[in-house]
Amino acid sequence: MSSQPRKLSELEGVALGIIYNEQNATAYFVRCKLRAAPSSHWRASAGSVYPLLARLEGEGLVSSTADDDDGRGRKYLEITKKGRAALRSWIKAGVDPDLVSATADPARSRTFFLAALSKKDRVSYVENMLHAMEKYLDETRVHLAGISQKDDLFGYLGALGALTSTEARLEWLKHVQKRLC
Amino acid sequence: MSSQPRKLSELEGVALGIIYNEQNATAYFVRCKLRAAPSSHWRASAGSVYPLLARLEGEGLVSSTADDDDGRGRKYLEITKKGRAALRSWIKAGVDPDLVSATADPARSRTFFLAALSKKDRVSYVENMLHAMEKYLDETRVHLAGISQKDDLFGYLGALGALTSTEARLEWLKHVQKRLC
DNA sequence: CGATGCATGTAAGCTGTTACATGATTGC
DNA sequence: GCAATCATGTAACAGCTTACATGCATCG
Repeated sequence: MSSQPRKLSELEGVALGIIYNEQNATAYFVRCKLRAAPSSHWRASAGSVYPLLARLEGEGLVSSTADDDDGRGRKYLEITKKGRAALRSWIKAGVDPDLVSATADPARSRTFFLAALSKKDRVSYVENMLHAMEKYLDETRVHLAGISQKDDLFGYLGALGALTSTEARLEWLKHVQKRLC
Repeated sequence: MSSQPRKLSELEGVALGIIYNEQNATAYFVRCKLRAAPSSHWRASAGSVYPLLARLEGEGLVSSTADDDDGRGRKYLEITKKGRAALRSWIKAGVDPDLVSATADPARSRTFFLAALSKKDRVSYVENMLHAMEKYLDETRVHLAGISQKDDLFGYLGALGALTSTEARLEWLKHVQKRLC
């Protein structure tokens, strides 16, 4: 009976996963990766990432080696055996009903209250939203095009998920637009 | 030059919208509505909703009338003119690029790190996820069927957005499943 | 040689959560 | 009459944010 490891938060899980995917990542690298990810809602601020990684290291999920010759004081992170086990648990815990249903969408939330806007404002709100989404969609497509299906299948599939999800939102919003007339 | 009202948080905006949609709602009603909404990731705990509504009332966005005859101490909430203006600003602020891109999906996040699982575990993880999503999809369909397109167009459109978004996620996950073989 | 980017970290605050506490009402 | 639900609220804490602080490296 090994004692169950603590449940990781979403950000912790993703950070650990990034360290798993990239050997010898630095904390800074993890931050950039988090921010660059398509449709990530995280700011991945220094104030969250550094304490988080220190915590993971304190719990033995990550080990770090400092390069003394490096003036910038870079520390290279590596996932430990215990860390890999924690990552696997975190992935499997995603099937929890709470997490399956949880896709908060600010555009959708606002739709419920469109009655509060004048007809004119409603129409231009939806138009603006469509433009913003289309722009974001383009970025997502560019991002996806840069990933090799052979070399990084899971990275590709994840990015593909972001794309299809955004496409679906766009189609839905176009339907909303039609209904406003 | 009217002084700009404070930016509302997502939960504040939705709560205010619920009070807008339903005249004479109680705080308890707002909580239930928040929890019942399809694909809402909010727990809408007492610890968040009551202080939040008190704050909105303190700022004059909501007014309340207590029924003295009511033993339960119910307080009926109503949106004020100032509140309606704040609601409109909140809706329009949704076009912000940050909010357009922000659709966090725990299922998608985990996909990036599926390499950490054994082949067998990968397959059963995706299968479990598919089952959980299909179950959730059924619930969403039932929910949508109970809304009248005539009487509550925006409620219908919002719920439809939740449905189509979930359907897209499901299709994507089926694609992931195919790619695992 | 100055701006930008790399790299680490801390302090304070916001927004939400869980867990608790209290009491009235309704349905069986 | 007792359980479940209605209804309000508080205290403590979790998790992430913004804003700040520091210093090295690289490029034009």
